Amino acid sequence: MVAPRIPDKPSLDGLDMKWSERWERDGTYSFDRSHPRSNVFSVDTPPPTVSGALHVGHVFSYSQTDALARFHRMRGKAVFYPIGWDDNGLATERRVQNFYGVRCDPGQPYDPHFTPPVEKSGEVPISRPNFVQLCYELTATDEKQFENVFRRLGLSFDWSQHYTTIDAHSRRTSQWAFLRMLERGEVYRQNAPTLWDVDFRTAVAQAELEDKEVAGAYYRVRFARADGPGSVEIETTRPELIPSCVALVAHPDDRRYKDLFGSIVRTPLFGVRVPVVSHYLADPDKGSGIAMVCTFGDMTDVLWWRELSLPTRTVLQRDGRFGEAPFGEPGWESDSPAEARRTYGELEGKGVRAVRERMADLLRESGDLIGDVRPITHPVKFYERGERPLEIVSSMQWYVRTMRMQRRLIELGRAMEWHPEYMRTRYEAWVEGLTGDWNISRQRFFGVPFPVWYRLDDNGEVLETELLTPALDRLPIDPSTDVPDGYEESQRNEPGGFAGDSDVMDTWATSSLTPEIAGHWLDDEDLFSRVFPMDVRPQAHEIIRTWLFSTVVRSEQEFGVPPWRYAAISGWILDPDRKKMGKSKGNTVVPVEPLDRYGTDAVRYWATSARLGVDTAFDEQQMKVGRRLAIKILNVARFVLSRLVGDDGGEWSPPRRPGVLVALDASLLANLAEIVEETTTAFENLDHARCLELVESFFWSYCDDYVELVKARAYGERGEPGTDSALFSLHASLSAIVRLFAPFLPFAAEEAWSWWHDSSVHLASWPTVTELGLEEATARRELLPTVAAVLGRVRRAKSEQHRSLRTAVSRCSLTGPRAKLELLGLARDDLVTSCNIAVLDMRAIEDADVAVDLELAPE
RNA sequence: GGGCGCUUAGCUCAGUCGGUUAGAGCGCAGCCUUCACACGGCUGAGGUCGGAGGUUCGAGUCCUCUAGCGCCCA
Repeated sequence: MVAPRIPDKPSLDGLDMKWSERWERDGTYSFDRSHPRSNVFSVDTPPPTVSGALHVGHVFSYSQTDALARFHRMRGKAVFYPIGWDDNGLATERRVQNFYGVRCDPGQPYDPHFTPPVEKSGEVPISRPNFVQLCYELTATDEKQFENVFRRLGLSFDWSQHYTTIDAHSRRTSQWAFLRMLERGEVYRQNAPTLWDVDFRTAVAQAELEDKEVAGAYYRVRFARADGPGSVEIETTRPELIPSCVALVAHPDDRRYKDLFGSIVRTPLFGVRVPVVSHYLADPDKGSGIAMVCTFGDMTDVLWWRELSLPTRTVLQRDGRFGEAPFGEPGWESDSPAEARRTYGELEGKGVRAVRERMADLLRESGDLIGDVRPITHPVKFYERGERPLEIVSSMQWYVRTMRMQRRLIELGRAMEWHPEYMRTRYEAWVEGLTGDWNISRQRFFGVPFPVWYRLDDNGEVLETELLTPALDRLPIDPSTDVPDGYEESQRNEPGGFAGDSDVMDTWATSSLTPEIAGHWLDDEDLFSRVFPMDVRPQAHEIIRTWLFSTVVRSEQEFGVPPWRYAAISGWILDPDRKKMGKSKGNTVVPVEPLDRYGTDAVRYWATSARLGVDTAFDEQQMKVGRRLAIKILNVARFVLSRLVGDDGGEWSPPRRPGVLVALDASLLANLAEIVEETTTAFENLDHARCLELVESFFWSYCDDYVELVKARAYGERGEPGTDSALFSLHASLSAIVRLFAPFLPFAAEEAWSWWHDSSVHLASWPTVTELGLEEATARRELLPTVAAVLGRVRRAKSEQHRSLRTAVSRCSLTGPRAKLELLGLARDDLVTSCNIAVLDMRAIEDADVAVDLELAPE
């Protein structure tokens, strides 16, 4: 065996580059697919959104999962640990818009010679193919940066399993899965009122909503009765929608309005006759207790419209501006059409805010605005990335039938193990709270297209029910450039021809398939059968309702099983003031900075000391501690190994177990065996933080107490056989300790390990109780802590007398119960030497704790 | 308004099945240049566990109520 190569001055500097390059070269983490499913540990890694810079939040949760993956690898599992980038979708589009100063305009012709503007000057409209091209280019650059950081972090991905959610393989998988849903009737297309972001001009799913508290106001507006004298006053926060009013509604039990049900009122300014109806959802305590129903002001309007079969009068367009409202024509009957048209003419083409202001003036002039406008703040629905409130428009959208799966989805959630357990509740609450099927259409550009075309009739109108789908082996396709079988490009958008579906899928409709994409469901059945269902899905809690939920939906549809055994839900990363760290808050920390300052292991130490599910503050102090720990490991390894080869180096073989171990050494190994058991259990329960805590605290007492106590024997100051025993125990313990730290501090562990091994510590086996061979030692586990306590007393005495720890002790008297003294007697020599005691006497006193009385040598 | 979580030392957090005197690290204070480690080590002082009530021989831990904070959903 090669003699240990120990540097004179161990250092952490440069370890990350040195070892990550080495691991890549050696294929240390490549997945060995020869193993059967039972011996594989597969991780459904979150593909991070590549829409800008990484921040330490990524480092945080990815380090935790990496520790778990490393543990299982050391336990002999073939670890399937792929990585992908989630680059498709709105986040990328927005980044491209801002980065290049362009805007996608599908009406623009493709420019094959297009280059993005050097000087940004507003938003240059460019064609869809040009825009998509820029998306590909920018994500490629961003992905390179992410990859560099992840590699430097030492995340043990198998980079050859890499994917992105927009690449051809993902598009093919996503489209394939969509066509299968279509075949089984799990998706349908419907023209329905849909939440709509007027800036992004796309539909938005329930999962992407965010309530924001915004300033608004109640306007009290009078509606005159049309079938007699009198009037009704309603309160609304959206007076601009009066032109689209289709009814007034109050609670059926509300005495104030009971007599009005069934009567007709006239909308102010526009003279449209609308009925007064009743519905239990009308809140008598809200405003005046009677509300106007518009098509559509909010989701309750949609519900009333549907349940009460009210007509539709759409005024708001998809760009957020007021469109045509042909008062006087069918559906827009008015008692004063000319006036209605004149009034509306002032509003048409304007945005919501402008119309609301003008409407207030008009109502005041006509005397229909009662009293003062009453300012309030109220929650309004926003798209989570959006800047203006969502509107509701009717449009054709694809929906996945999730509502009918509710019960089954709960069951699947219960078939999985959640860490922490209470996160299951969040999942169940979300599933139970679903109000509609999952809308997967997005009226966007950079995404996976719906792989369908529609036939056009002889007038060129779309025949919505006449779908044309591609043969599966043609996937992936883009219906805007590819042509359905049996047609020619010249028939595109022509009467009797075809038209491609112009929407793309919601990004979750693709990333819900990460197990299928990474596991190569479609093109590598053998691989897929070895990795699916996956063992663990690590992710943060805020995307339980999106990514986790949707992945369960897809797994149920295709396979009828949960996609994973474990859901490991990480906490958030908070800034030092305990505010959530996020790009929008402007308080993010770029990971490279702490990595440079404290070293990779130090940052990983901070990350892995946090338990699953616990939000954790960014804490440089913790990183300092991690750095110190990493250095300490190198130093103690250097000490132990230098004892093994002796001072002159030369030939070397690992120390053999002597026939009989010195009691203290056996005690150390017994304590270590206990730690090995407990850490193994902790990791099996996905509790990496508990494991780290156990190893770390063991390690500090190892260094402070055990190593100090056996130093003399290790230096051979008292000859054989105590030296053999010490060297064996030091080596066995060092070997185990380095391996126990390997999942957390992979660089320091690898560095130390490399001094006396040729292969990677990360492929070494996780320590076992058996290898420590503790048959005779279990009864003496208490010895080491008992001696350590005396050691501490001696140190305290020296410290209190302001003396060096090396100070000689002329006399040391130990008193205590006989049994304890006998125990201590087993380590008497080590104690005497390490404390530099001249005379040690022991006196038995029952019913008293061990006490230490010292007499120090004069200065 | 409903649900979930949190509240333990100055700070950040552990605390298993209810069981002796409630733990760790940081910070702080004191000491020590020691032959693995000054990018260090040793030692120490700090808390009655948010509040109230209950169950129990025994409660940080279980139950009820309550306050504050955070998140999710209306």
